[in-house]
Formats: sequence, structure tokens, C-alpha cells
Amino acid sequence: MKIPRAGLLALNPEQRQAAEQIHGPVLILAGAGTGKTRVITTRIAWMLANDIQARHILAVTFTNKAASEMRERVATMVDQEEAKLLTISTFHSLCVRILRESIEKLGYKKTFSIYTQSDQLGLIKKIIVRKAGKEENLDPKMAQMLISRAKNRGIPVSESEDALISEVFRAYQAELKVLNAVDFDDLLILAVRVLEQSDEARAFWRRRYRYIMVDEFQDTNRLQMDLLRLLVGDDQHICVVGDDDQSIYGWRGAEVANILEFERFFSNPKVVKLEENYRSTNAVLSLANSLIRHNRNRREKTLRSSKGDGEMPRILAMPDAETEADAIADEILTATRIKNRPYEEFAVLFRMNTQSRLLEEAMRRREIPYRIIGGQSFFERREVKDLLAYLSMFLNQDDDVSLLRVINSPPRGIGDATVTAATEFSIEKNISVYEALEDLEFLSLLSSKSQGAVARFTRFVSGYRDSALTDSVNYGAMTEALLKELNYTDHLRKTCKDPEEASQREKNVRELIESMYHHQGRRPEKGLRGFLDSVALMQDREKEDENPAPGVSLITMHAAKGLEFHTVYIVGVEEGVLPHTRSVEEGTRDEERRLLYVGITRAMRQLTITWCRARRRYGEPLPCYPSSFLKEMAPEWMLQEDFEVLAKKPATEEVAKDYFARMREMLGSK
DNA sequence: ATGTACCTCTTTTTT
DNA sequence: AGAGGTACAT
Repeated sequence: MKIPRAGLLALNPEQRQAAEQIHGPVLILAGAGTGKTRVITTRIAWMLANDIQARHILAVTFTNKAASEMRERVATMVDQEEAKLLTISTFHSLCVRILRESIEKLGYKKTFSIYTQSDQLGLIKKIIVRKAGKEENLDPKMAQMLISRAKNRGIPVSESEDALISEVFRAYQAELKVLNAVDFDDLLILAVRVLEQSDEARAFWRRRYRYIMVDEFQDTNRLQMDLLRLLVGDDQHICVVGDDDQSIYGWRGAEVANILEFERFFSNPKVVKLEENYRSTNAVLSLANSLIRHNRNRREKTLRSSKGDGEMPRILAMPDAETEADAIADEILTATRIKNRPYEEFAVLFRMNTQSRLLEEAMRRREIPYRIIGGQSFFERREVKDLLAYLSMFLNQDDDVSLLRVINSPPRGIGDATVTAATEFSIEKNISVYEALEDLEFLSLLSSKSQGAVARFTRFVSGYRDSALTDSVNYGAMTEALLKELNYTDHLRKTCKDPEEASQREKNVRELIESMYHHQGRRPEKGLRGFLDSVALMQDREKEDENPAPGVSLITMHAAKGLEFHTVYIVGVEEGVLPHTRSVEEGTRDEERRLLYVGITRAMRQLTITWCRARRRYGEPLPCYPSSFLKEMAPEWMLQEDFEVLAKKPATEEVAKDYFARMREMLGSK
């Protein structure tokens, strides 16, 4: 009881109001940097102090990272044992939890596999080839996007515009069911369906979660809203926290309407606005406010802070992206050397991942440590995916995608011809590929050499299957045995160009196994299945509880949401990049504006926005122009400069002093 | 069955 | 400029 009181006292009046309102629908409009996480965690503590049972509280986030952060923050405020009983989870893991319990009501098997984006893409590619041959130039990524969009909107197949895509869609969905697999969208769709169709399931889950909180509510899509409405009981204890100005996932189906028209879904909510910003200077906030004002259709908010005006944000024109990267890297190097500032205080934000390459090179040349957030996820690496596919195949024998991935990697004499034959046989007989491989009729079609190879493979798989299916299996040790049997290290050395790559991949394998032991130790009850589930849902680029590498952050504006840095550079703010050409075409300029707004509000004290006069595209140089957003922002809160002019200007006294100080330090440190 | 050389096409953001 | 896929050679 003491602790939550103290927690409440640390809040401003609006925050406190938000935290104390624990009954009925509540909408908290939390501007950037207004202490929203603190409000949520205090609110949870307050609920517990008011004798609401921990097991009845559910907090939903979008990312694993947000969930674990919240878990940690709550743990510092409340009793440890109670904290363990709280459910703090992402939408997707919540759905997995519901489905592992109740999916059989929908005629699915409980052992279903979860297909990640890349599994999904692989399957779609295969179906396109099968349905359309290669003549049809149907982009699999495009198909994937359309399918996902249709699924999220709940549009039946026939209504999709394109006939071919709708055929692919139908085939894809049927195939998933045969494979006993679900994709990310299915997790939500099926969870909603279970709750809709089964009174028993709905009652069960409503009884379980009586108080629900949702973070980053502006990012919820239709399905997530459906899920919430089904989960929220008659007493309507739901509290959502979000900021419509930071809604940047519209392209993934997020509906700003969920927050803009919250009253439509839950009547008479208590609405609290948080506008006191604890992160940035007034200069940064004024710039941000002046930009976001240009969006229509939003809940009016004006951020303010008591930090003073601070340093003037700069808008810097650069000749090209190479110079841009070099100039920023130089400046960071100087600041760290002279002012002794840690690299962690700096971040460079960009619109597209491809922009990170030049920055990385610039950092590397100067030996500036950096971390790229985003990029290829650990679990998407080839060697990691391979091993996970083996495990998934052991667990779900209908999982053809995993089987086909590993059937000849490492090579074991089962070639394309055999694989194609097995696939065709399985389709014809309506059985899984694995069953086809065991089928005597199928085997009789093969040469005796292939027969031997296939028989060796099925014997190998069945050798692991039984132990994989045992709940208490030590899967870390099992995987190590598997590695040895596969001679996987040799395989890596053979298939990698240079030994350096091979050793990096070996390291990744090692790390995967470590994370298995780790998971085994922490959640022993969940078994191998639980491990694979959490891995599939870990699209998060940072691995579980990995201590982040120190250094300058190189990060997309999307991935930067929720983070803050003393000094922020936003690069490539050009018409066509931000706003991106495609967004302009699609009529989503407002969302691009919000994206820049998110970028700006990451800065605590120093902000620099740069744009280039030229940029390479497909290797060709292309002239560029400053983003129209730059003209929308308050000129009195920005310093507009041209890097080329600046570079030629004779050094001012202070700059010269800095320079000599830097030289001295560099010489002295050697 | 495996490896290599070209050729294509690409660029948004990701739970 | 780079990745990924295809065609062809070994």
C-alpha cells in the first residue's frame, strides 16, 4: 500500500487522474514523452492496492520489448509474487495463449505451427508457381500484402479485386490448414472466432481478464479491436493509452478511428489528456507542434515542457547522401571526443532501412561503435531458421514447409526430382510430404539410391520425433545432439564463402542453443512448443533480454517510436523519401507527417534534420528536393544552413578551439 | 546433384 | 549497387 501511494505522488495531476480511474472505459491521450509508461505501471499498482487480483489484470502491448519493459517497471513497484500473476503480453502471444487452449473448438489441431512472415512468403511463392506458372508476373510480396490486408479487414476471398490473387489466397488458406499451421493474421482471426463462436470460451476468458489495459492503442487494427470488444466484460473495465499523432502503422491495417472514435465502441469513457512533456526542450516541441498542426482529423494536443527553449534545431542541406553520412559521423566523433559524450546519446533516424548502409560505413571508417536496430532479425538468419525448421518438423509432421526447407540441407542425396515427386504424390493422395516419404507406393517410384536416401531421412526424423514430443524434453541438449549428427558445422564451413562468415554463423547457432537453455530454465513448463512459439512471435529485432550493444543508434523512424536520445539526426528528409513517393500515391501523406513528428519528438536536446540535393537510386544519381514538410514547420524554431557553405567558412574561434582541443586529445590518447 | 555466372529487379515502414 | 533467382556447366 505504501509503494503505490508514493507512485501516485510522483505523478502530475493529469497523470494521477488517469492512474486512479480504474473502473469503466478510460481513454488516455498521451502525447510523446508525457510519461505514459509510468502512468500505466502506477495504475496497475493502484489496482492491486485496491484489492483487484493480479490474475484478473491484463496489459496488452504490441512488441515483446514493450511487454518486458512494462513487466520490469511494474515489478519495481509491487509485490514480486503478485507481479508474477499479472498477464502482460503482446496481442499475438495473448492470441496464442487463447488458441493453445481453445483452438480445437474450430477444428484445428492443438499442435499447430506458427508461420512467420518468411514462412508465409515461401508458401505463397510456391502456390503462385503452382497456380500460375512463371508466366504470370505476380509479385509474391504484393500478394502477401494483399492477402494480409484482406484477412485483416475480414473480406471474403471473392471480393478481392484480382481473380488470380483471390485464387492464390484461397489456395494459401487451404494449404495452411493442411499444414496444420497458422500465420500471424490467423492468430488474431482465429482467436476472435473462438471467442465469437464459443460462449464457453468467451465466458472463460472474460472471467479470467476483468481489467484490461492497452498500450499504443493508436496502432490497433480492426481485428484487435474485435478481440478487445469480445474480451471486455459487461462492466467495461478497459483502459487504452495512445496518441493519434503517433499513428504510423496505417499501412499495416491500424485504424486511427479506433482512437478517434473510441466513444463509439465504449460509451462514456473518461478521457484524460497528457500534454506535459518530460523529454524535450521547447524548441524541439515547438517544431514538432508546428508540423503536426497540419494534420486534419486529430485530437488536438499541444505538447509543452518546462525544460526551457534549449538549442535551436538545425535544417542542413547536404550535397549527397555520402557527405551526409560523413558529416554526421564526423560531428558525432567530435562531440564524443571533445565533450566526452557517450555514443549511446546519439541516434540517426531514417525512413528506409536501405539508408542505413552509408551511415554504417561512415561509422565503421571512424571506428564509431553503432547498433542497427531493425534489419535482419536474428531468427531470420539462414542457419537459425534451418535449425528451427528441424525442430518444428519434429513437432508437427504436417509441416511441409519446414520439412522441405531442411530435407536436403545439409545435402543428403535427396534432390529436386525426388522432392517434386514427393510433393506431387502428397497432393494427389492428400497426405503430408512426410507421409509421402514413408509411403511404400511412393518409394517404389524411386531409384534404389534415392530410396535409400529417403529411408535414411525418415529414420532420422522418427528418431527425434518421440523425444521432441515429450513435454519435459531437454531441447537444448537435443539440438546439440542434432547438430552433431548433421555435422552442421562442417556444412556451414562448406557453404560459406569466407571462414569469417562461417564462424559468425557458428556463433549464431551457439547463441540459439544458449537461448534454448535460457528459455528452458525460465519457462520449463512451456516445452519445445512454447519455445518455438515465442521465437515465431519474436519479430522483435532485439533478442530476448540481450544487453544492447553500446553505440550510436541507427534506426528507422518506425522502430524509434518509444525511444529517446539526447541528440537526434533525421536524414534524407526529401520529397519522395519523406514523404515517400508511394505514400503520396496512396494518399497517406498525413501518416508520413506523423512519422516525421515521431522522429522529431525522439530528441531530448539536440535535433538536426538533413536533406540531400542528390541521392543514388538503383546506382544512378538523382536530383532531390527538400521535403515539403520542412516548409510547414515554424521557421522561427529552426536554423537553416547549407553544409557546403558551412564547410568553406573560416572556422570561428570556438570551432578552432574545439579543433585544437580535439587534436590534443587525439595525440594525447595515443 | 552441386556449383557458378550472369541476369533481373529492386526501394517503405513490421507486430 | 546489391540480392536473389535462373540457366547452364560440371
